Amino acid sequence: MEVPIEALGDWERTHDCGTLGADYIGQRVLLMGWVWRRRDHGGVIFIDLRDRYGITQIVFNPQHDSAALQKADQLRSEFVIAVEGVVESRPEGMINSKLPTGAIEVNCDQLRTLNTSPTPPFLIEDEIDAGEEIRLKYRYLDLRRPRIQQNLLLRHQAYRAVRNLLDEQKFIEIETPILTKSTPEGARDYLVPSRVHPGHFFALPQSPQTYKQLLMIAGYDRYFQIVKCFRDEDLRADRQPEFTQIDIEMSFVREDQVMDVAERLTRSLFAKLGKINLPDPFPRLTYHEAMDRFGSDKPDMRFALELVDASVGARASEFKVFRSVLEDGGEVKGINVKGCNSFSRGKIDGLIAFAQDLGAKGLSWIKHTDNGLESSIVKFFPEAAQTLLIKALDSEPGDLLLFVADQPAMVARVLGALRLELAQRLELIPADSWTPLWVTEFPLLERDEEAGRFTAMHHPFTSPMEEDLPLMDSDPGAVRARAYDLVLNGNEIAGGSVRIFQRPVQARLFELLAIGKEEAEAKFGFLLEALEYGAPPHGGIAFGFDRLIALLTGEDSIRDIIAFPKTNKASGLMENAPSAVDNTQLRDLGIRLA
RNA sequence: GGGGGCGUAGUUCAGCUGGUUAGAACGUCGGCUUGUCACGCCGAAGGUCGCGGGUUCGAGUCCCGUCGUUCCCGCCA
Repeated sequence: MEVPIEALGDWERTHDCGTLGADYIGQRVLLMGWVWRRRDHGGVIFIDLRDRYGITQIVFNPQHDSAALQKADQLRSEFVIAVEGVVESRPEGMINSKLPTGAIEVNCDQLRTLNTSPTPPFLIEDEIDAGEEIRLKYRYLDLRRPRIQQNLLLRHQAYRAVRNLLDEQKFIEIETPILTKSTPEGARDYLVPSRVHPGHFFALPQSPQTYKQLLMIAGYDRYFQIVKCFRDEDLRADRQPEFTQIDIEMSFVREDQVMDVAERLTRSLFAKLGKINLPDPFPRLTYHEAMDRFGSDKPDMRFALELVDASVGARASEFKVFRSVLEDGGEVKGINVKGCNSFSRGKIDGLIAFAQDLGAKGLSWIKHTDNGLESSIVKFFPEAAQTLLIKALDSEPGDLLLFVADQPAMVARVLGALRLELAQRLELIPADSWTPLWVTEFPLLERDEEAGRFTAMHHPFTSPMEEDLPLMDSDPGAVRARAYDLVLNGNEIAGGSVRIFQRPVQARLFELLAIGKEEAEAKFGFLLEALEYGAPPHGGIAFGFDRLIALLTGEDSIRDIIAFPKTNKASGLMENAPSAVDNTQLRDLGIRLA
């Protein structure tokens, strides 16, 4: 039977579903919300009424109003209703301590059914067991879940806090274009065809990088923006095609001042929104040291399990695998997995497979027992070599030693990943531990072996370190950049740099990047020209806002802190985007599909 | 671009070495129920086993392809 829908009329909500308590007993109230759960006891019906503030129990009691009770019989999950009634204390022993409003209930005498709902495809509750596919298709239902609503509330509070904090420090928020110009380096661009200029395209910004530099040249010496950025690359749990940055740029500063602003912002956000006290100051590590000790440029510092150079011990051995790698300019490094010499053969084989999947040729292992070192390769290690290994890895009986021999990049890659994997398996990561870290002195350039040229590791506007300027000609790969990343628990949450503000330096860098004069002029001519007109020294940083919120809410996926996220293949399951368009639209744009 | 997981009732899943009637829980519907709050009790309905092809006497199960989703590598200045 169709349930009739009633008009709202002149009814006005007096309270929300999260605030009523013992103080309100005796008051007449009018609540509106969604039917969360209905419990029918024949004579009496309970409704849990839900809005984004909470849940309030509504009672329909024949002694109070039998007409309302009859109507309540028709209510189903997710119907929208308005109820008027009296706040009453619950009978003796019926208080629900799990609900903030659990001391009271609203005894209803007036009920309006404002809208009905089909049975929802999944239950609207926090401990949801529905898959992501169905949740994303019915995102508006998923968004009704209190947990997601709390996430978005925290996100809102973060926007506010960021704006307030930066405003207090004289930063001003300025919007930059979303329809902008395609750039040659970096991620793949999302393109937008121009109708007025057939065959020409806008790009959606990967970041407002050039605009914020131009704002510095324009004299807005402290800029920020909470801004959408777009990158057409493959996705991950912490990567969406459109994502939000807190973008910051400052003039007349060195890296220290930018880092100070970023640190204070981060500390303040975590204190305010997460009740988490971060250290002051954040520790720093150079890129070189991070790679050397942790095999990563964003090391998780919540646990040790450091990488150790075992080359001396390897060199003293007769183990050909190690020796030939060393002769080829490679290295041998190991990690000491404390107290794990009881790992089964199968477990170790699993680690070897893990290493090989990452590209390692192999993974050597040695068990340190009470009888000394044991493994199939120990026979190649004379006692002196064994002593060197034990000393290098600070090994003692009970330990398991793992080694990778390869070129430094591969050693870092494999042992860095193995370090994280082992920490997870051995549960070495303490809960509620928050360890931020600055990584500094990144290389300016990265060798792209396929293309046979250098690319900018950060971006092509990053300033080289002054003392490395002479290397620009002799050894470009060794030039360090004035770039810095902020890492928290192994997540890169912000990255920035001091920029080039002198045209000749910028032109030289474009040269190194094999961006020809003509191309540089076509792509970045406006910036190069602007640099000539009194560009101040400047630098900045950008936070990955979504990752920040995910950390603060404890969500593993940034999809749970974005209202309408895309899937791994960058589609919107609810609105079914992207989709085909009319031929007339294409014709207007001068586009013919292949 | 590559690798792994998943796809069976509205939802989450089970379904063994291929075997004839594909199950459970939750949800839904009906009945009962005046103090529940994940209410309870009784009963019922509900299936294109993602899609296409193949192997087979026989396929949810095996094989190939494809689509979707997810995790990872590459990629993401």
